[in-house]
Amino acid sequence: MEEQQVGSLHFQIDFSQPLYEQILDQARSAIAKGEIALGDKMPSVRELAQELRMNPNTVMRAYQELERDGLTEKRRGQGTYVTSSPEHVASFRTALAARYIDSFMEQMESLGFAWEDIEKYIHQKKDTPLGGNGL
Amino acid sequence: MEEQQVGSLHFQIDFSQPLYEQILDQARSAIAKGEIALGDKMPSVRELAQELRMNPNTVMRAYQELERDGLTEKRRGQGTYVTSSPEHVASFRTALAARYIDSFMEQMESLGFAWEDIEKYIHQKKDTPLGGNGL
DNA sequence: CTAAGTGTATTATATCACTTAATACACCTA
DNA sequence: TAGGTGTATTAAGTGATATAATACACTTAG
Repeated sequence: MEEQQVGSLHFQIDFSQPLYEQILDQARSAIAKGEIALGDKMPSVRELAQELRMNPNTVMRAYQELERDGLTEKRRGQGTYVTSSPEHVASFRTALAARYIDSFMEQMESLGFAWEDIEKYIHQKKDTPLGGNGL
Repeated sequence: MEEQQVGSLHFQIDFSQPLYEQILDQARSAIAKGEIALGDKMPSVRELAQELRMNPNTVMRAYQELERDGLTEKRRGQGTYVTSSPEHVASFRTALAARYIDSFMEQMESLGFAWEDIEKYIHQKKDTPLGGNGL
């Protein structure tokens, strides 16, 4: 469980998932939550690689995906910057949330839970950490 | 996208995930939903491997996890059987659902969504396939 | 112009998870 | 005894992941 602060970004790396995926997820999260401001400069590929003690190619892979997501823009010779478009961030956020929801619903339905069961579950969860049975 | 019916079990195998994981998920689902009855005999390791055209070791791996889940019982020389205990199935179902929910909530919170946002999302989703924005 | 810092590309290598293959053993039942 | 069970072992191949070393094109600061 590695903890690292790089500029305004915070990373927590372990070996449960591919490294590039963890960078990707945590950078996405930071941008979506506004922990790093629109238009801000991201750490350079080499700097982040050095701080996280991994290969530049691994960081590159995460950064390329961030750009495909529309969350960052790259300027040759200058660096990688968080997009200045709030719309890009917003649309990415809702799109990813929709994916998460769909995937989650599939999982729950594969266990025989219906929409109403899930709603109840989620509603209960606010108070009690776990309980109920459903179906 | 491979479709296979083996006894009362239905399998749909592709290459997006490890094969043993797909067998595991779909067998879990069938048991949790009661598509295969309590106490019923599962296909033998060799039979399922032949039907799905994969290695017996791969099927074995899925079957071993099913037993650890408490969903099946193995009888040496006889075969693999769905547990006769409704309680085992029920407790597995709620435990797995809880894991799904926790994981889902973590994902959503990483995007900056709060409990209420998710509730709204889920509630809306019943009518409209997608929409809203939140935060 | 030069030097240093950017993103990017290439080639080679290593490791690990997953999968297959072949074979053998212990157990149960008809 | 024969054939079907689960199980274990050993070997091999493939692909994703990650590292290492190196080179190139671009931009900016000096």
